[in-house]
Parts: sequence; C-alpha cells; structure tokens
Amino acid sequence: MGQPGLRERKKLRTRLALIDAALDLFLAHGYDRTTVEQIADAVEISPRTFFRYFASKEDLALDYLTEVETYVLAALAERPADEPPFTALVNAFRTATRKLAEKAAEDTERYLKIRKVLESTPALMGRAIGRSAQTERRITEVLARRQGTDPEHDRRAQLAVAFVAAATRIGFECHDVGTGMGDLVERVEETLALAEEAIRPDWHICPPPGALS
Amino acid sequence: MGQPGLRERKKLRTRLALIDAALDLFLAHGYDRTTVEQIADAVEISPRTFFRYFASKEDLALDYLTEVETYVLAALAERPADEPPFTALVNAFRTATRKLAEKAAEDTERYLKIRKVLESTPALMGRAIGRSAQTERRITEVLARRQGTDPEHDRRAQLAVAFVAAATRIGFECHDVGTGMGDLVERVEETLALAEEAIRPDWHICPPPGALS
DNA sequence: TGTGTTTTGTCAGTCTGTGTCACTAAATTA
DNA sequence: TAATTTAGTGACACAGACTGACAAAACACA
Repeated sequence: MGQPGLRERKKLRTRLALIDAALDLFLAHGYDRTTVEQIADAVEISPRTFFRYFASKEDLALDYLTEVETYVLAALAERPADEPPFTALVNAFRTATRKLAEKAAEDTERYLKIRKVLESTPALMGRAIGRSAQTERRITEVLARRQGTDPEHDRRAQLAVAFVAAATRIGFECHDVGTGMGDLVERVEETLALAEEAIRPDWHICPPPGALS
Repeated sequence: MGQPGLRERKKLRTRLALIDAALDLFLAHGYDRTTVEQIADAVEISPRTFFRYFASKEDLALDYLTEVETYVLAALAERPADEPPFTALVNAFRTATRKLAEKAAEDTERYLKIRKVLESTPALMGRAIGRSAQTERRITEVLARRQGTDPEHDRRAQLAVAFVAAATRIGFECHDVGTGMGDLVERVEETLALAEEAIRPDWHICPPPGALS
C-alpha cells in the first residue's frame, strides 16, 4: 500500500485535465460561452462524468480558490498562542499568501488563469467572494477557539477576521495578474500594513470594561 | 403627466405580486424546490413573462437587497464635506440602516422574508454577499471622489469602505430576524461602535509622510 | 373607432444538472 | 488463478432555468 492505487491516480489525472482544459477554453472563448459538453469532449469523457468530478461548472472554476483559502486556517493554527488576535490573523494571511506564491510553477499558472477568468467574468467574481465569506466563518471559529470565546457571538473576532480578509482581498485585487506571481506578495504585504496602520495597536487584546460583548 | 400612467402602475403591481408570491413559496417549500413556473402560476402570468420582470430567479430574491444598499450611496452624498472619511462612512451606513427600519410595514415585512429565505439557503446568501461587493465598489467611487483620489488606487478608501461594510454586515447577521425590525438598528449601531473603537481616531485623515499610496 | 405601441403568450430550443441502469475494469477474496 | 465485490463510466431520459422569434392581445391616443 505504498501507492495511492491505480484508480485514485487516474482520477486525479482526469480531474486536473478537466481543470486545465476548462481554463484554456474559458480564456479562449469566455466562461459563459464554454459548455460543459465542450470541456468533457476536450478530455474525452462523457458530460455525465464531468458532473461526477465537479458538482457544477462553477465548482470547477472556484474549487481551487477555496483550497488556497484553507492555507490561512493552517497558518493560523501555527501562530503562537500568546500573539494578539489581530496580529496573528495578519501573520496567518501573510504566510498563506507567501505559500501560494511559492507553489510549483504549474500550480501558480493554474491560479493565474483562474484569476484571469475571474476578471473577465464579474458574475463569477461575485460567486468567489460569496464563497470566501464561508471560509471567513471557519477562520472565525478557529480564532474564537483560540480566545476561548463563542464564534457566533464574539463580534470582535468576527470583525477582526472580516477586516484582515478584506485587506487581503484588496491586496490581491490590486495585483496585476499580467506580471505573474512576482508582485503578489508585496501588494498583499503593503495592504496588510495599511490595515495594521489603521487599527489601534491595543485593540482586541483586552476589551474595555463594560464594553458590548 | 401627474400619474405614472396606467401601464406603469400595472407593471409595478405585477412586479410586487411576483415578489410576494415568490417569497411565500420560498418560505413554504424552500428556494430550490420552488420553480419559476409555480411562481408564474401563482400570479397568473406565463413563465416567459416572469423573465421579462426579473432576469433570473435569483434576481427576484436579491434585487430588493441591492436597492437597500443604494441607500448608503444616498446617505453618503448627504454627509458634510469636512467630515473625515471613516466617520462619514459610518454615519452613512447608520443612516441607511435606520431608513430601512423605518420603512412602511409592508416593505419591512418583505425584507424580513428575504432574510429568512437567505438564512435557509446558504448558496443564496453567498450570492447576496457577492453582490454587495459590487455595491462596495460604487461606494468607494463616491468616497474617492469626495477625497479627490482615484478609486482604483486609493487603497485607504477601499479599506475604509470594506471595513465599514463588513461591520454593518456583521451587525445585520447578529440581528435575530424573528424579533422583527425592532433590534436591527441597535445591533448595527453596536457593531459600528465596535468598529470605530478598533480604528485609530486619526486614521485616513492625513496619510503619514512617505506612506504607501 | 381606428391606429400604432407595449406587453404578453406560445413555441421551440439550449444548457446545466440529476436519476437510473447496464457495462467494464480494478480491487478483493477464495 | 478464478470468483466475487466494488467503483467508475457511458448512454439515455428528464427536470428546470433561461432565450429568441413571432403572433396575439391590451392599451394609449388621436
């Protein structure tokens, strides 16, 4: 049992082939004007099988993004327990962004293609942002657990996550995809620095007495 | 031309009838299990005509929300020019929320129904958040014009809008729909106050020398 | 009342996504 | 190695969202 098994390997290959074929078709003809049938044909599988790999066409385009977002969860778990929450978040998003930029060329290329598709398909961009709100919830859970608070009611934690996530998103948005992954990390660092500048240094460490929970 | 004309009035009536019928069906059977045909039948129009009133089923469910968001644009335009940007934003979101809470009972009921549908349909909630990101862009444009900066590059403005919008969203989220519109304003006020508490009082008024643009 | 414009319905069609069933090939067991 | 179980696939049928084209109805106005 040293190998993942023949079946598993083939599945992974088909999955990647679908993503790559789809992204190229999206870039060539546009997301909306590319049909599932065309994608399936390019990989020589039946359209029915396409939906056994991805729940929807949208799913194919956005799944990789949520994967990236989970890096933040991993990075946050690594932060020392005594780090103030806002700082820990900023550092976690920083680390996750760096990790993305340092991936294999093949992976980053895939990522850049997705970004390009997103930029030329506003509706899809909206869906991506909607999804990342879901990830924010999970990040908030981890942060709240760290603080020993209830994620559903700790509004400071919710705010902190929303702030840092928004800053990171803005950093990504002002990164020019045309330049490859080169400037991405810098853009995000800059924007996170701006966010840190905006926040009171002592915020969230100890809630002022009598403050709203 | 004192009246909007018979035709216009009938169109408005049909539009509202569609929204109300749809919301009731959504609440009774769920958003996904309600078909456009059922909604059209309830109002006695053909399914084809439905799509002349709304671009999509999703559109029917979310259009009213974007309408609410535009209140912020109106409120921001009313803020005195010498108010610091972050304060102006907070006040604009405050005013917009109050305006929503003070609408006619019929309108607020519609709004509460939409909220309930959203809560029971995560996918739809995601779409709503994705759309509001679009509104954030428009708010940023107004704020940047106020400051005389370029909305595409003024990252402080982008951050400020994202922060205040996120705080407001969190305020809405922690408002219990079951209690009617009663506590909504308070919840949002509380959350915005928390956000103000988090931000340096002098932030964004005058960028520190040598800061990143 | 007649005429021109808007709105609506009908029909046919595309595309996404799902349920079902039979078939093949891998994995497991004897 | 042979028999058996299991997973992945293709083919077919179908529901539901949405669109384009054209004809019929409803309306506004002279």
